[in-house]
Amino acid sequence: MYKIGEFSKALAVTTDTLRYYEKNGILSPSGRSNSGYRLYSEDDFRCMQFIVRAKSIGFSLNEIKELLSINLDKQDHSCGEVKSLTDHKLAQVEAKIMELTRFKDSLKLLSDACCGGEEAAIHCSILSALENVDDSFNGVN
Amino acid sequence: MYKIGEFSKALAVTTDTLRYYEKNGILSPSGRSNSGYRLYSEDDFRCMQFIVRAKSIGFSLNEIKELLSINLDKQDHSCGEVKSLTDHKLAQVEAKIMELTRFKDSLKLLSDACCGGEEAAIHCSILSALENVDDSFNGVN
DNA sequence: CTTGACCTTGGTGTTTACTCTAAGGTTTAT
DNA sequence: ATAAACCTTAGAGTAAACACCAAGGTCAAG
Repeated sequence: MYKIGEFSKALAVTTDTLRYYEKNGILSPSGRSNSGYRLYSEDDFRCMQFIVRAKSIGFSLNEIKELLSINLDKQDHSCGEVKSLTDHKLAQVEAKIMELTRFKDSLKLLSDACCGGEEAAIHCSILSALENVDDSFNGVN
Repeated sequence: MYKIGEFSKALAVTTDTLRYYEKNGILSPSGRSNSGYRLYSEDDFRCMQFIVRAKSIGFSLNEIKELLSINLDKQDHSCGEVKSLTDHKLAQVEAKIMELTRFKDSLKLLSDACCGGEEAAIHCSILSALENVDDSFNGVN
């Protein structure tokens, strides 16, 4: 059994994070010492690895909570459920990428058109694009 | 001069947003009526359009604040400054896109490998990928 | 037996951009 | 003159995922 400090180091997270996860029902230590210290088991370790991996591919803590509860009771959940969670996340990520790509394209247009010189910004093409609707800068909104 | 309600409709934002912008030094109405109502001018309108456009290409309110202060005093700022802000934002957006793309790729791998069937999730490839380090799922972290 | 490292709880703060509420004053139309 | 629609302020709440703090208890080493 690990105390919270060892456990946090082994998993490269802070003790604050572990206490936060406990408070939010994501991962509770298997036991407590006589003096009240949290004690984490090997199972807890594997669970925490699951969480870290799920986070590393973009799942939110709420989604991870769902994944964990499915994982705890695989019997009563279908593969389809898990895939659906994954696909939903995937769609969400793709939507965000599209939004950011639009940002990127507009920003690139603006940046490329700007001289970036040391002279005063009176005729700065970026500022005038933001000021005037009509301009080489379109496609957003 | 517009009252806040008209102004908000003309720009498709809420009155709350306008009050929030005022409190945060982003845009203050040019005047007040005798009874204390906010009065927005045509200049305010153009300024708000600037803000809306800057938002639509991904600038945060703090960045917009900087852009506005440059725009107000173009004499004392260089084109380079504006371009630098833009490029910084661009780099930020591109970094985020890369992160999300990694998420996307991992999620896609998981999803494609999963049957998604109605049977119990005991052998679900997604769950086992999250449980076990070694697996077809790599490259994240 | 004391120092230092570790642990406890409960609570507040951070970031971003609003959103909502309460309690009340103002304007406009009928 | 009164109802509807609008406006005011100050302040609290939301989401997400922690980070930080104070005041104090515990444990191992020297």
